[in-house]
Amino acid sequence: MARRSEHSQEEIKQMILEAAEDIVQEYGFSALKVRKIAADIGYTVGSIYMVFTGMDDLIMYIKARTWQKLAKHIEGYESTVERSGSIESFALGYLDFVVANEGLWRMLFEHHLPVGKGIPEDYLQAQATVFLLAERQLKLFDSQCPSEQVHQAARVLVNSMQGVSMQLLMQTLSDESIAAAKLEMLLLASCFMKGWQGGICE
Amino acid sequence: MARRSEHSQEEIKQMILEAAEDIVQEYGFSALKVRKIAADIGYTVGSIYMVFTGMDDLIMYIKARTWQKLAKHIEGYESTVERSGSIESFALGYLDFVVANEGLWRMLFEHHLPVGKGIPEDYLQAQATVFLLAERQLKLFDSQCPSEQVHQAARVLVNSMQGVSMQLLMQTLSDESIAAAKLEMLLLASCFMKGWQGGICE
DNA sequence: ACCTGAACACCGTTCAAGT
DNA sequence: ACCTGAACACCGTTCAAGT
Repeated sequence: MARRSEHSQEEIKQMILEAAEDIVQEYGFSALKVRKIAADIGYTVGSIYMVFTGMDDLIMYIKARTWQKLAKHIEGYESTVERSGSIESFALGYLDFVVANEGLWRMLFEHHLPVGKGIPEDYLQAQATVFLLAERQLKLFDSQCPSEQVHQAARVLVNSMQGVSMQLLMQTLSDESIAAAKLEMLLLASCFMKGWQGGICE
Repeated sequence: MARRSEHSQEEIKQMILEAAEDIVQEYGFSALKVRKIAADIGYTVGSIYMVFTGMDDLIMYIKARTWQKLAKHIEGYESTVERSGSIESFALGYLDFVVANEGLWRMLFEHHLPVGKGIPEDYLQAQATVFLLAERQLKLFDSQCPSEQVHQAARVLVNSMQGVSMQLLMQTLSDESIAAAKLEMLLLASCFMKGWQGGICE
């Protein structure tokens, strides 16, 4: 057969990424199989190895995209809320993304590269975007705090939010569990900020 | 062949659990294969299905054991440290376990049951032990705070520690990254506690 | 009754062969 | 040059057959 140039390599790459993301979102990371992706885009397995070196390569692409989407979502969410620029709106924007993109967000932590394989620079940069967003907002609260300390606080805060979000997804999602998680995120944000302002940075 | 009763069913079960835990610790969850376990204990694959219904069943057993070990580790760690009973010692005890049991701890979050399958009661109870430990210590700080609020704060705090620990394991472990994580755990504990005492519970 | 191991339906990856 | 699809070495699970 070998249908020639019906799609460019770049088009095929995008088709694979979108098909894979759909599978992860609908059936979870464990359902992401190369044969399923191939069937969904109307190509055979071999064609996927034309544009990706393997499943890990493909997955790292998707994970980088997910961090980017998360950063955009938080930025967009904050503009729709009254207390814009607050850590509370950051926390709720984060949680909102997690609920709406459960499969993709989970995959950020369910998957990891075999030991020894270096993490791609693009991936690390996409992840850093989210941390920088939190850092920027922390700066608004304490503009004279050393930037190294703000950096550390932002890391801790975002990672804490990740822990609270993870626990939410450990049970089956429901309106009640989501509402409870919102309160937990707000409690985390308010306690941490109150304690942080209260003298860590002198 | 069919070697008869060389080990009791219960002995085989323990041998499987220990072999599986060794594999997870040494090579990670992704290296946990039923054929590898069977080879390690000197039986064939079929024998594993005599004592476990399948891999998910075996994994949930190990995960429950890991939560129990974590609770014991935190309790033991606190007795070796001067500021016993503090949230800081809880945080450092938690982190100490994560570093020493990277593979097993990771599996708590890397693995999850297929949707629809209910989580075993034994597992939930083992997990709850760790949360109760934190709850007990929070009570020492604010004995008149409503128990429902203490419960929520303990959930948030432990989940936050999980988030910070997870981020540590996303990079290759080193003395520097572990030292940085310790500071992050302490910053989380101190900020959260300061903020929590500062008026959430009135 | 206890345990084996071949068989089954999968999986990611490779690569000679077709157009 | 682009793409196929059979082949390979795996995987979890089952179950008829042996002792």
